[in-house]
Amino acid sequence: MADITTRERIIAEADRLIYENGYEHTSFADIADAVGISRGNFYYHFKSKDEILDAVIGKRMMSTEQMLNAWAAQSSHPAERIRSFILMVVTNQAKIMRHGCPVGTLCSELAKLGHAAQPQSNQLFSLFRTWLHQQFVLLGREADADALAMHALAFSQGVAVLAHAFNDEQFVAREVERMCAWLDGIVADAAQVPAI
Amino acid sequence: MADITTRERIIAEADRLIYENGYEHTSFADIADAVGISRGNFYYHFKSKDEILDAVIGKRMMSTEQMLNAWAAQSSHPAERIRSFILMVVTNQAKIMRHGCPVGTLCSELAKLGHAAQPQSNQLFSLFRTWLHQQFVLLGREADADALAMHALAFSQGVAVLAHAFNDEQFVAREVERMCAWLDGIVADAAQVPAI
DNA sequence: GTCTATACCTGGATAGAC
DNA sequence: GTCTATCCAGGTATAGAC
Repeated sequence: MADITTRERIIAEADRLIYENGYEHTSFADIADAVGISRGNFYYHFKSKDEILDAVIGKRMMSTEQMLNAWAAQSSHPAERIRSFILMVVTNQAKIMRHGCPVGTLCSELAKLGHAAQPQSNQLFSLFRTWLHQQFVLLGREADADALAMHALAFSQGVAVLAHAFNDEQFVAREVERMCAWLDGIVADAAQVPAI
Repeated sequence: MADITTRERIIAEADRLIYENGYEHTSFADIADAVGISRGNFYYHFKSKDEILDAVIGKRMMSTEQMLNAWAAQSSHPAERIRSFILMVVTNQAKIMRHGCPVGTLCSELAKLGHAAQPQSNQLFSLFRTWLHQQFVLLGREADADALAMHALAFSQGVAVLAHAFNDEQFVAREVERMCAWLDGIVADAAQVPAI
């Protein structure tokens, strides 16, 4: 009811702080201060730190699905949809250079912590993986659609880690160009298949 | 003199624990227990947690330089040396799948923490970057040697992040094969240049 | 050089008043 | 629903005996 607002504000601030500073490095006090509530009030909405993490991952799952659906709606051409994914590292360049990829850095941190929510955070990767898989199938690459999807994911993660470390805009631009050329090659192959 | 042993054992255990569990998640107690000394004794060797981190990064810098020198010594062909780098994700596959890339995960974590040692950890990346740069120059690619070096680094980081998240051996093998083919293409280009 | 003991702080979590 | 007060565990760091 009325408390949805506060709960959602907590999730939004926790989402931001976890992205910017890491999960372990984000304390209840940090989140409470950001929202503007007391530490005690916090526990009315979330009983533990793990519960906030679950809520944040859930929110990210929702927004990721919305983004993927929007990409699919914007274009009926699977190659254009995949290009939207590739261009994401440019679209979010400023944030990536500051804080890395929100998915990659969270998964890496939770893995190091041996955190129970690790499989859930990996689901964020899987969301992209299966979506990319579908697009490559539509391009006529049923046989290796998953391998191509993983390659595209690896591209995004490699670029994100190094952009984060070196703060190099031109590097990102070069890698995106290279990746788009790779995609063009796959589209050209797909166009030839019916002719064989 | 005699205390070198204890100091080095501390660094070695800290190195391992920071890699396995992350810097922030590794406490003095963890390291002291692993070494088999008391917490108090710890401070005889290192005055702060930052000092251990510096020592660990220093040790990693040394061992990385030794590895790069060994690769250069093993083969006089720059393409073979670069191949040694590409194959590193297979050589260290088991550890990477468990804990990710030691360089990438440390740099990402220190960046999130806003830690003062961030530039030093990035130097680990730079060590690979400049070494790869040199090898590509030897292949006759002075013009874009750094771009190629960064591409090779991005490959290794992308593979490491996803191998860590998904624990997929075949994915690593596929990406390594793809990367070796890419390298072969560069070598073939280099062979053609004198003929033009 | 190594130990025990301890001071001090931060962070997660709870109790109970309003 | 929100607050203050408080407890407790764990982590950094120091003091001082051996």
